[in-house]
Amino acid sequence: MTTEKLPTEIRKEQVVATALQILSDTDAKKLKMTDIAERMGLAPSALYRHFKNRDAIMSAILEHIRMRLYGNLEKVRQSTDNAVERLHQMLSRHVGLIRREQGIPRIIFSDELWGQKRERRQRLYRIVSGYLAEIEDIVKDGQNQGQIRNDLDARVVARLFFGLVQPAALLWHMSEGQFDLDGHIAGVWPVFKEMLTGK
Amino acid sequence: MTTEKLPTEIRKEQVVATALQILSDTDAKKLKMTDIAERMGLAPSALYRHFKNRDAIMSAILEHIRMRLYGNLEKVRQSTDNAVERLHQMLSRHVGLIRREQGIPRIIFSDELWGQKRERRQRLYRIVSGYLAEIEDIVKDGQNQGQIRNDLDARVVARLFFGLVQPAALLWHMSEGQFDLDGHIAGVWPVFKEMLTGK
DNA sequence: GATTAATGTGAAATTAAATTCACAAAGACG
DNA sequence: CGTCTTTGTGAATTTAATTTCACATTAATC
Repeated sequence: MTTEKLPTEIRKEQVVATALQILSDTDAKKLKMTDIAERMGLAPSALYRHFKNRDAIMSAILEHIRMRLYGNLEKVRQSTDNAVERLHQMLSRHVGLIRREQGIPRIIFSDELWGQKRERRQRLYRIVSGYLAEIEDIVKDGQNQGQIRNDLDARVVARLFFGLVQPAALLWHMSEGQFDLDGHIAGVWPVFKEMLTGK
Repeated sequence: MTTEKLPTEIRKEQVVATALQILSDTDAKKLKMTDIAERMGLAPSALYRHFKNRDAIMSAILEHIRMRLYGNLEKVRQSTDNAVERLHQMLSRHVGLIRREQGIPRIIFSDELWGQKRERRQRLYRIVSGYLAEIEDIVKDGQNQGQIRNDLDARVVARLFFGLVQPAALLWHMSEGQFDLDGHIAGVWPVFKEMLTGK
């Protein structure tokens, strides 16, 4: 068999994309080298031209996710100054992410994928904490702007916000796409918003 | 080597307990037959006297968790009639569960552990949904009692409640016990309560 | 105390991946 | 075009776990 040859930069991206695809649209317990290779039309051994080992692939995926999350934040920041509106947009974007790239929440929330490697888990923790800190900043801005109640602890608010998203991701995934994500947002956001602003 | 012989009923419970222990206090990526056996002081093959295969063990663990969750609900129901107080107690119990039996949240939130088996995932979904429905009932009671605002959708409130717990479990686990669970509750509950009661 | 059923053992078989390696083919570049 | 480097292949090899099986031991029962 003859497969097209592509430069390592391209292949690396393809591997990550393929891995996320697999996680998205299969029930895959575990990300298998074999499956990635198959989807790409390569022999498994070819993957080793681009990554030292499976672990390096996992690392690359995590980095990709990090970029996505922070990219979302950036876009929202540019789109509006209004803190409450920013939070609302983040929520929508999250839900979009859950829906379009199921692989991402699956990885974040799944342990087993990372499991053993302490180093990796710590990295994930840093990503999530950092993300929460960014949300917290948005909240603080809102408090300075006078849109968000000043008697709320911004850190607490950030966690509550996180709590709007996480259960949705879990239920969506467990239900295999049955869970009504838009309904969830529609129900949860007004209550959250009212809490933020004191109506 | 000579190991004490015990009846299958006992062994079954021991296996589940041991499995949860392993999940609690190790970084185990995956629950290994070998590890369970080792902790119990048995040869791996002995496990097959009590369970058909690894999968049957997973099933038993899930059942154990279900009992735990619903048991908590029962206890709280008996302890007080006050809906808001019930929710508060459920929150504390959850946090206790997270702390004492890290294994439980790990299993619930982890995908990979269940992954492939659609049947199993559906069962987990039913457990979580059923649990949410129970919380919803508590909220409705509170609304009938006039303690909880009537303009809130009980289902939405139940999910918000879930959102108080889940991020805590995730952060606690990622941080390897660093995350301040009690602080989380202390911060989050008053805000939630105010939202429930309209202050 | 002899028989039987239940529980346990250690060694081997099975299964399922990740990974390595010697060789092939393509593309880049003189 | 000839050489060097990169990417790809298929066939082992390695590693790790689950599971099976023939045999041993214990506990219970008569």
